[in-house]
Amino acid sequence: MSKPLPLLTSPAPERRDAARNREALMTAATALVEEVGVRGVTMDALACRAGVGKGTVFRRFGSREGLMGAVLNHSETEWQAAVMSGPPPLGPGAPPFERLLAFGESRMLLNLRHAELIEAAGNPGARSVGALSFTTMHVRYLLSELQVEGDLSYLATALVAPLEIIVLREQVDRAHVPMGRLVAGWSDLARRVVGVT
Amino acid sequence: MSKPLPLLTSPAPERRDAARNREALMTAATALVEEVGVRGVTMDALACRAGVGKGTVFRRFGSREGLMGAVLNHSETEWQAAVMSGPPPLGPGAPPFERLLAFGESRMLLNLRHAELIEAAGNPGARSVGALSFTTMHVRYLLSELQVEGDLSYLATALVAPLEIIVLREQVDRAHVPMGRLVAGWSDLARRVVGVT
DNA sequence: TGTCGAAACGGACCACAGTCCGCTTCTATT
DNA sequence: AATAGAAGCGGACTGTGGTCCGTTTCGACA
Repeated sequence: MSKPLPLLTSPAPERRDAARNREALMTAATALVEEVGVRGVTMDALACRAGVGKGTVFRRFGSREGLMGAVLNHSETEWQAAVMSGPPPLGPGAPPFERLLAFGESRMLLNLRHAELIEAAGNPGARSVGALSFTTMHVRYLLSELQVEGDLSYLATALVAPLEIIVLREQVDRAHVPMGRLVAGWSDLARRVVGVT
Repeated sequence: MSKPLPLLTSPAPERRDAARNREALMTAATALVEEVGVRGVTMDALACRAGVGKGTVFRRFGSREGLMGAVLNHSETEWQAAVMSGPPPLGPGAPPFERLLAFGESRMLLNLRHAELIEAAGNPGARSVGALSFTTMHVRYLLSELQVEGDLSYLATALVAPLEIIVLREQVDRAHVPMGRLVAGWSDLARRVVGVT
């Protein structure tokens, strides 16, 4: 044979120096966010801290939003794992409706904790193949387990929507609604959508 | 009498030159948005167009987000008027549930039309004393007319949440859900929350 | 109409996100 | 080991959001 033939390794295997830099950048980014807060992180500082040039930062992440999205994704992934294969009631093992309630509360807390990061990451595909997609898919699955009838995709989206940070901020920061009431309210919503218990 | 006595005109009556500049700025801003799109508007260009200095722009609007929020508010106000005192079924006169459905569809379309502006305005109190507040209040009122039981404030928020631009974008741009299905889905959601028909 | 304090103005200035392009480093091939 | 071409690098440079502060304008009072 003459050419390596692209085979299954479609998107090129990434050079070693590039990999090293990627890791250095992620480490530096995480550390910086912890040290000076999301707002305090400048792309210059990040590049300097990671010991690379500014161009490299933008090559890897495309933009400030992309960077924040990448950092966010890291934490997000852990949570997804907890949902998919962690202990009940969030993970598999509990009855579907209990899982749904656990999901709502857990997601609410997570989004509040990551508020700054989420906002800095913006809307774009930053949350790569999707925070929103994953959560919606999961709720959709639980709804089908619960034998709910109707446009499950839409209903799932409708259940996830009030957990979005922009909505939570309005309730918590502006209206000073206590957490307990949020959790209770969302549970009630879920009950109505599913159709009693 | 010796002092003018603040009377009811509490927050100082605004100087005439200031008022003139404010108006010039709003006009220029609206025109610029129309001409070059939200993204194309730079604060320098705006200042120049309105014939004022850059400092003045920031004095009035505080930030780019504030400016966009002000422009947005203008359109938003018209819509609020339509809801409060326009023709049925959006305005008063129709039965509450019909008003609710009309509200959902109308708000959905409005948010999609203003997508760019809303995003540029960001989350802060930019949408002054509140786009979100107004919509939520209105839905809360309709729910009470419908004799719905429970935490009406939360349920109202939950109904408004899927109409937020960030959620709509996900559905329309990424998942390519057709408008008809969105409207139908939201109607179904409303029915479930209200509790049958 | 002259004066005075306060509010508003405006443009020079600064910081930071994002671009560009010549240079370096890697990997595949012989 | 030498070579060639591609992939990656990095820092000087640009454009724009936002600040600062000396100057101007306003309007109240005498």
